[in-house]
Amino acid sequence: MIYSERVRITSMVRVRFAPSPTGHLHIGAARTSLFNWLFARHCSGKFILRIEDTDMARSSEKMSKGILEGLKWLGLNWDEGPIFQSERIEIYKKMAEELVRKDHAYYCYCLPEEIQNRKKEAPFGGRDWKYDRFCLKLSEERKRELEKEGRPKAIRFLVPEREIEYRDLIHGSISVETKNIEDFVLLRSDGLPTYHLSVVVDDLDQGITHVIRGDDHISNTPKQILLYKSFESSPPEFAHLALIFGSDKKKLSKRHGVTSVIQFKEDGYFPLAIVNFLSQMSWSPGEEERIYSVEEMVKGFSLDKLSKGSPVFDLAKLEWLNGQLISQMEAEELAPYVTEELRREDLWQEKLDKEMREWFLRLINLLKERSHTIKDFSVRAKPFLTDGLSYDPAGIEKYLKDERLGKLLPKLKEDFLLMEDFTSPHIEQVLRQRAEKEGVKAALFIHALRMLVVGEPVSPGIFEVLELVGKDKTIKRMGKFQNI
RNA sequence: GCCCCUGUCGUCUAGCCUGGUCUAGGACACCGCCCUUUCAAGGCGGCAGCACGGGUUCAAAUCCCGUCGGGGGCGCCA
Repeated sequence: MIYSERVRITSMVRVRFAPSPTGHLHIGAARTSLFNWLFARHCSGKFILRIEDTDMARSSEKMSKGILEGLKWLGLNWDEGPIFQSERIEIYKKMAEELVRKDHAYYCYCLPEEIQNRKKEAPFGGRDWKYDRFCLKLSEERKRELEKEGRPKAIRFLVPEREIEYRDLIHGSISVETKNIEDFVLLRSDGLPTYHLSVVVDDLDQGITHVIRGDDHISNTPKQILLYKSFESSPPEFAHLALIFGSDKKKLSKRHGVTSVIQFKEDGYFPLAIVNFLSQMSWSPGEEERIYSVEEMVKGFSLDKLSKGSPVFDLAKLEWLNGQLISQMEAEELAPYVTEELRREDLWQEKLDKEMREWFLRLINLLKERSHTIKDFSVRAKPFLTDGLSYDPAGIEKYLKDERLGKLLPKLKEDFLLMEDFTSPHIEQVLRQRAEKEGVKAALFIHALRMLVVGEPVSPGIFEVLELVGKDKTIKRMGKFQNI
């Protein structure tokens, strides 16, 4: 809070989300993006999208599109970009060479195999080994020879010996001795930059003031700070987010089930529910547990209120949140989504949008309270939209095997047949009267009707169900009693 | 192996900075009861947590040290 106030006065906040396009928009990446976005919007700053596609072998245009699609769906609109690193290759190269000129970096002619061999001879299988600066010590003459040979060369950063301390906005002070850091490669021998170089050059070029990213980058940060210094610039602020874990406390991955944002869309979740869910991992937007509007989240967001520990992904919580959202939405708002879902399940009829629009909205209202995802609507709406019922066997056993039904159901059917106003309160009145007259519990009729009309032992309140299904269909379905 | 980060109910979190108001609050999940026509929703109640050990202090979930657990990094990947 204190910090963001200060920044607001001195300069505009600029943050970025910089995924590498090696997969779909992962739920963890979406959360990182969300926190960047919330921070930018809270500070009235800029949110920049950058695609880190310097690893050509693993990147593809298709994946980039998938990421953009996911961000758009979540509503995380960006102000600048997408900027593709693959289009800036020359710049990185130039910057690396400049560092060589300034003696902050040097050419390395070592072949990967050579390094492997030297590493292997070191203790612990080389796990502790750091680049031995072989090429730093090369004589000018030897260098000329190697150049003449046309040996490919990489550029390595010359790591100075010192202590690095920085103040992480989430973790507080973090300090490291650089003697634990090897002379890392900046520019690969194929002329492409490594992550450390491109990220620093870009963050500098794009005027990034706050780097908000996963805490798997904590160990990389000192290297990058060193780079900022050698570019004679001051580093941005850093905020390292705790990564989402699966239920086994390991970094969330495909093993844990659905992790693609778009998959959640297809499974019937709303962006607002997902955004609430993601932000409520590591952050509490308020006192109550509920769906917060985007405006509320933006208003209340603060980096220093984020917790340090890794949250575990809990699908049950997402379902609950999504269900909360659905039940507080108006039927009108829900209609387009339900329509899409019914189309997908081949249950849609054009008249639902025309002469039966009113009926359709009432159906949505009836179903929304017990739906956790949009998918639930197509399952539950089926008996209302089609006559092809399937009867739950356990339900048949439980509710349709009573001896008395054979004699009583036809009587109730007669009652219904005589009704002019087939609406919920009247249906209830008629049914209860019949039950009383016959000396049976109304529940006997109610349960049997539910089985006959819906096919399932569960449904919304039966009288409202019957009203929506309508008199004709109700009577027709009652007639099937003998055949079940 | 080295370095770094992290640790409040099963899960998400409030509290920690600024010790006492914390016999640690809320929510999800689970269990029970109420409501009731089933389910859901709602209401009420229950289960369950400060990783451990030292220290500082009249007083520690809160401050300090250590231990243990979990995670990440140590690439010509990002």
